[in-house]
Amino acid sequence: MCAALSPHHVHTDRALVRRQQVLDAAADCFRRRGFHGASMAEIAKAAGMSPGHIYNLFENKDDVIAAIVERDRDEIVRRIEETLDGDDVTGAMLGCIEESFQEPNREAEAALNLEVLAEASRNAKLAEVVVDSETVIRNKAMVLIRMALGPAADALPPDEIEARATVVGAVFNGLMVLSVSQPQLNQAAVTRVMQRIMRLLIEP
Amino acid sequence: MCAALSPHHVHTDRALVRRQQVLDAAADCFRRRGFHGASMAEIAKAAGMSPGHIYNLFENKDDVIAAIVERDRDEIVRRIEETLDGDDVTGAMLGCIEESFQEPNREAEAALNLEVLAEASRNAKLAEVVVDSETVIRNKAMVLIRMALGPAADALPPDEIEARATVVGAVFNGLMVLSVSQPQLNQAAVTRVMQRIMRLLIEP
Amino acid sequence: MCAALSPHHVHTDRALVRRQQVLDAAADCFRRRGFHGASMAEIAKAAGMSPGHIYNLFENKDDVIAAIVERDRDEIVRRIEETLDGDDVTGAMLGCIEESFQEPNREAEAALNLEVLAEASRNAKLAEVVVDSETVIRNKAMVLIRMALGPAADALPPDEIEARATVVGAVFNGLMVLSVSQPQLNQAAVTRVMQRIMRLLIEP
Amino acid sequence: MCAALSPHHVHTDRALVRRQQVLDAAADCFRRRGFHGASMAEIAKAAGMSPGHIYNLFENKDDVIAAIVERDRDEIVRRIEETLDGDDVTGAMLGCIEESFQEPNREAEAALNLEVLAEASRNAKLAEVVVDSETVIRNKAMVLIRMALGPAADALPPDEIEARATVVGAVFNGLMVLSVSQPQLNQAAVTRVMQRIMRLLIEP
DNA sequence: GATGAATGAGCCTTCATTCAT
DNA sequence: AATGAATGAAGGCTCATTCAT
Repeated sequence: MCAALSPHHVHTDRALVRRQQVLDAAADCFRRRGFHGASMAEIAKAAGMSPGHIYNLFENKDDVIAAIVERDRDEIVRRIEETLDGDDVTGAMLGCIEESFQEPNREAEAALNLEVLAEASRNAKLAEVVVDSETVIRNKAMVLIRMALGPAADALPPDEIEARATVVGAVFNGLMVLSVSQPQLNQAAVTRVMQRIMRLLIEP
Repeated sequence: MCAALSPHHVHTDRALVRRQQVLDAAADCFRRRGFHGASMAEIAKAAGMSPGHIYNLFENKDDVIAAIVERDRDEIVRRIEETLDGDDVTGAMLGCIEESFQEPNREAEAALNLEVLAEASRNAKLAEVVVDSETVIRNKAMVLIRMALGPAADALPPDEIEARATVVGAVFNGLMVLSVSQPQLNQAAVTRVMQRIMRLLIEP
Repeated sequence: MCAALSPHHVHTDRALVRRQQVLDAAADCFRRRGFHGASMAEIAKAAGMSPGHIYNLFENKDDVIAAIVERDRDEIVRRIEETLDGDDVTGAMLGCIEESFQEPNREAEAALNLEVLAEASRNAKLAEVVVDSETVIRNKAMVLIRMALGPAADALPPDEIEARATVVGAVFNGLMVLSVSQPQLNQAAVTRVMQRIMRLLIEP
Repeated sequence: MCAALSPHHVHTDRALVRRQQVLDAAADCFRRRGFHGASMAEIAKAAGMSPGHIYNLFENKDDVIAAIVERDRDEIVRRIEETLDGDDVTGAMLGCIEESFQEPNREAEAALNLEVLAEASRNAKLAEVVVDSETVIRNKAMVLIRMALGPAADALPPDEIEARATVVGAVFNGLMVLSVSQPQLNQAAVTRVMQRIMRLLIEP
């Protein structure tokens, strides 16, 4: 749940607060200018500290983005748990699709996700973080799907729920890619089709 | 105003061959090291020519990746047209999902696609090429879907086919992302679920 | 909009000293190899710092030469003010002509001036600095000429003093060009003729 | 008078014509973009031949600009000789000052001259051409001045005429520099002062 | 804990020049 | 005589990272 701090970094409260400052600043810079486009100096300035000090809190630039991925994962898990606490899981998941289009920073978010994925496909350490994150999310999503299916879940083959969770994730990633590959799409029609798919995945 | 000195898009056979060499080399380098990670010197070496000469064939690095996108688009269009010539469109599309997992360079291909998308989300010129490519492909996919639906296609709302084509594309992109985010998945189960979705999109 | 990351024009003492080191080194390199001929790496080496660090002190190469122009201007203004404090303005100005030939680095100085003027004629930003510098100098020279003329100055047409200051500047520039175009000239005779001209400009 | 062709270059009529094409094109490119700004490829295109072929006609880029300097010198000599044939030498020389401001490409011409001078202060071969050119021009100017002075010329010290010719040249160079250092000057007033100077130099 | 001066490798790109044809 | 494909050495500049203070 909580991002593992590199062993050589201090764990004082102060340090944790400073780390959050960096993550906030870096996430903002990365969204606006990309992972490669944002410089450590820029991030440091946005975080209100010196470039050198970032290296007291993080191993390097990759470590910063890895921590962002972990923090994003925590946020997603939190949202899933909120949904689990609600009484209309199916409705919430269908709603996610519409919301995905409305999100204010949709394109910037997609850009950052794509960069992370691209980077992960070449960087073993980041790949591990991404894969772990996705695993955690998928496990949570499986709970969600089981809840949406109700008793019907038990009748399914054992690996069916996991596959469905995987595909739900894939669909959301596909949705994300659309913000780059098709910025001007017919939102209503696509939402309708997407929701039909989603129903197939989470309704009995 | 000033004498345009653009030897680009040369059309001699020799130049076309040289361009292909660069595209092959660059695609490979981008896959292995990313767009920012691959240097022009590296690409030149892989292409068997000097760095300077690449600039006789392409405007700049962006132009190289744009040309890769266009070449890939042509290849996809070609494959779609082959499918259209076949007699089992539905079967072919369902088969695509299984094939997608088998593809020998699946991860490398995904890496390149992600690089392109990530770069396009920061680079207006590349974005245009990507959007145009996706539009061309989507239009072809609409023909495919209409053919798969047969007469039932006419009963659908006018924007339904386009939305389905969009979603088909999104699903394939989601599939691609999985090769990074979930390299060890239950292929059989996921294929089964994916194909169910695909049927929903292309069957009446 | 985006966080301005300009450490330029730093005002710590340390930075000011470092800037002077760069200006000294760059002026020397430009004199010896020309503006285009001198590389930043060369200048950095001569200044005893890394190429990268120059960019912490100056925006870019153009900014370096612009700062040289400003420093030279300040030096000229200082010398004019010294002359104004003296009691024989006319004699001082006539003396300048002889001194101009004696100056130890006359050719190198001319080379640098010509580089600056040549570059300024293609580079709007540097041109502005040059024009501003010349304006400041001309204004000082006008004071000088008025003082040399004494009460006779008031009888002249209003734009006469300015025109004379302009021509004085032009004559000195002509003198500078001679160090390239006619390195072996009859110094005594030319000085005599030049001083006759100068008298025409600053005597009643 | 006629530019010396490098020994290893052919002297056929064809070659001479081709050389002129290059010089015309190069002079134009250099004026518009500067010596360093204009590429050989650009010049070749403007001259209607391949870059490679320029190297059959000239040794290198420096050789091209040297030939331009020689051609310009011939043009100036020609104009001086025209003046000598006229009946109002003094008037013609005073008129030159006004014309100098009117010249259509005044700034571009000045830019090129300054680049040549700057380059010459570092490049021995070009320096030689420049010095020789100036010598030829000065000798012609001495004839001009003698003619303007009439019988009074004989009463002057032997080196006086040469010094005056030198200073006339310097004044014109100073005038040229003004187009960079003071593009917005009071033309009428400056012309008036300049002509007064010129009279001092060419009138008895 | 914190700074920010300093490094230096490396990047994209340009261009004078060559040479096989 | 002429081409233009090809070279390869720089060049200006950026930036992740380090370290003395």
